[in-house]
Amino acid sequence: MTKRTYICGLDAAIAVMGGKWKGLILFSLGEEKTLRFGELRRAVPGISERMLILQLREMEASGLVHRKVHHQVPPKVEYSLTDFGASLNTALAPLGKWGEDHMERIEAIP
Amino acid sequence: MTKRTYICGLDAAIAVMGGKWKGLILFSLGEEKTLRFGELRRAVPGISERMLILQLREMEASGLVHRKVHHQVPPKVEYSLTDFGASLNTALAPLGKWGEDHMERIEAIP
DNA sequence: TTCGGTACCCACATTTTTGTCAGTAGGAGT
DNA sequence: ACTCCTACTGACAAAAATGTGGGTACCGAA
Repeated sequence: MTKRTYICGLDAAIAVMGGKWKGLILFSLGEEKTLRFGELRRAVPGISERMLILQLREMEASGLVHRKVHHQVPPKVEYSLTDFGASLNTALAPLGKWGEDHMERIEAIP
Repeated sequence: MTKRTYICGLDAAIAVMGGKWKGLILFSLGEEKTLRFGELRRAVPGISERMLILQLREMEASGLVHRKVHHQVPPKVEYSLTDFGASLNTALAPLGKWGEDHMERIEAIP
């Protein structure tokens, strides 16, 4: 994640959405317009709170997601995609479809 | 990379092409039809021999690449995309374009 | 006999990523 | 006074990914 020049567009794209979780977070936020922290956690099964926060912070720093804090008690924080994040989501759609189309084959890989 | 059921297509896709290198290998093999091991290493700058082999082995196991050994001395091994790999490559194209379109912004991320 | 060239393999060390568990703030409800 | 709720934060440990430096096989050429 260090600043450098990438060797191609795919390289750059993977640098921002890479890892196991960011794609799923993008996907979840793409379905629902905004999600609270707890809702997101439920939307991405298997992720730990810590991981979710870390990923969200990175995505916020990358300009992919927007974080809106409502100063209430108990706290309420809503996350949503920025335009930048939405455009990435769109670019990821064919990959998601590919995964669905080949789900059985992929699950059969040892 | 353990066998399990994925929560969506994107999840599954990321499981097979995940990591920093596989996308680039796919991309390189998509440009040239076949590449020898050494050529591939040069095509993916920064990757170590070990990493390249590990990734290629995984991709072979996933059915993304085909490995053809020519029994010669010195050895010659050619790698190419399978149809499955080519289809993934196609699905990755929009992501690559997204990366190119936003390269400057991505490079500016700390 | 020694060397060059290619595609690896192996053991080990380091780095990066991910998980676990505990704890915090502060107003509302009992 | 006490507990609940939510969105976190931090210390620590475990696991996974990656790098490093070596070695192997084989044949032909010098």
